[in-house]
Amino acid sequence: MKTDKSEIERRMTRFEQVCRSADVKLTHQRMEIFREVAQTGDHPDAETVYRGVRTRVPTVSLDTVYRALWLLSDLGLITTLGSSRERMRFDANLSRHHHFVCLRCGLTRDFYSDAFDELKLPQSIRAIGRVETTHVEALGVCRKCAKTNRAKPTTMKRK
Amino acid sequence: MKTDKSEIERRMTRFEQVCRSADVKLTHQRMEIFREVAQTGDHPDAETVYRGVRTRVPTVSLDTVYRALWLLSDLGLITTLGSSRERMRFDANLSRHHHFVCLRCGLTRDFYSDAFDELKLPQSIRAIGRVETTHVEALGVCRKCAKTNRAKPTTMKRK
DNA sequence: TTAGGTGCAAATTCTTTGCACCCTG
DNA sequence: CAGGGTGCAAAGAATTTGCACCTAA
Repeated sequence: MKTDKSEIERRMTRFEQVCRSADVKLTHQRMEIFREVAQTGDHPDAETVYRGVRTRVPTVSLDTVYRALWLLSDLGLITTLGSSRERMRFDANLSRHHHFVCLRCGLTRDFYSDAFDELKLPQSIRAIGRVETTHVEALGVCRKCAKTNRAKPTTMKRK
Repeated sequence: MKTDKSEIERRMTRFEQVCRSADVKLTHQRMEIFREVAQTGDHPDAETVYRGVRTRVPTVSLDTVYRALWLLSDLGLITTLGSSRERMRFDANLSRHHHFVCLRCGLTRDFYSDAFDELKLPQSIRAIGRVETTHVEALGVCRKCAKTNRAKPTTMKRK
């Protein structure tokens, strides 16, 4: 699930722009942490980002990864997803998209749908609040899990 | 956000049926824990359920609440929601519904939409896996937060 | 230069587990 | 009365924080 080169470039450029305009320092660590998320489509958790970054910046620490990820999220450069019985995951895909989530293994993959994007919200929702964005979650069983185990989906074991 | 009486009754009845057919013991604790989730529309976390149950069963322990909630989830009697920067929350509303989530305070409210329920998934998703259910998440700012603070939504502080 | 960023280690918070006793079926 | 369920206390996992040093601007 690699993101293609030109898209990574685009994301890195935007990263630099946003950091500068927000007066946030462009450190080596932050750059590599963002790159790690930007370069994968796998919605990694903090630990996974940490492991990836460490191959390039061996001295980076896990708490720096956490601090950077939340900062990036505050800056709107990445989004978070934390459904299901799992740790928090991070996503650098900012284009309008939706998620397929495997109930057995937690695999999360992006998908796109014009029909979903154009959905009109019911009027009744205005009584609750003002909606900024909507996102569809499709829950099911991924190809791989469907092959390996035909049992009813049960709760995923933690860790 | 109280659920109406008849609906609670219905949920409690189903709870008893499912437990019996799954050979799961109907203990006082489990019953009150389920009732606590069934009776609110607030998608409480484990701690909140614990506090609520304790007023009726003062000796109940937090770990029993956790064990019961995951059990109920395994039995399909409740669902879990854990998006955003928060702890796991539980939901006894099993009818097809969607969620409005406030980006500032985390308030989560159910809403219904026939249009959403009838959505056709794109063919491309079949390459990823078999979808069992879809659920729309509408992210925005709730009435209360819109009133108290007009600043741009930022990441919620934990706790 | 200097305020913000980092690494380290320790602290928190949320959740799970081992074990002895208890209660439902 | 048997085996699952519970409470307690302690462990574990994920995430955050205090502090002294470091570095981008």
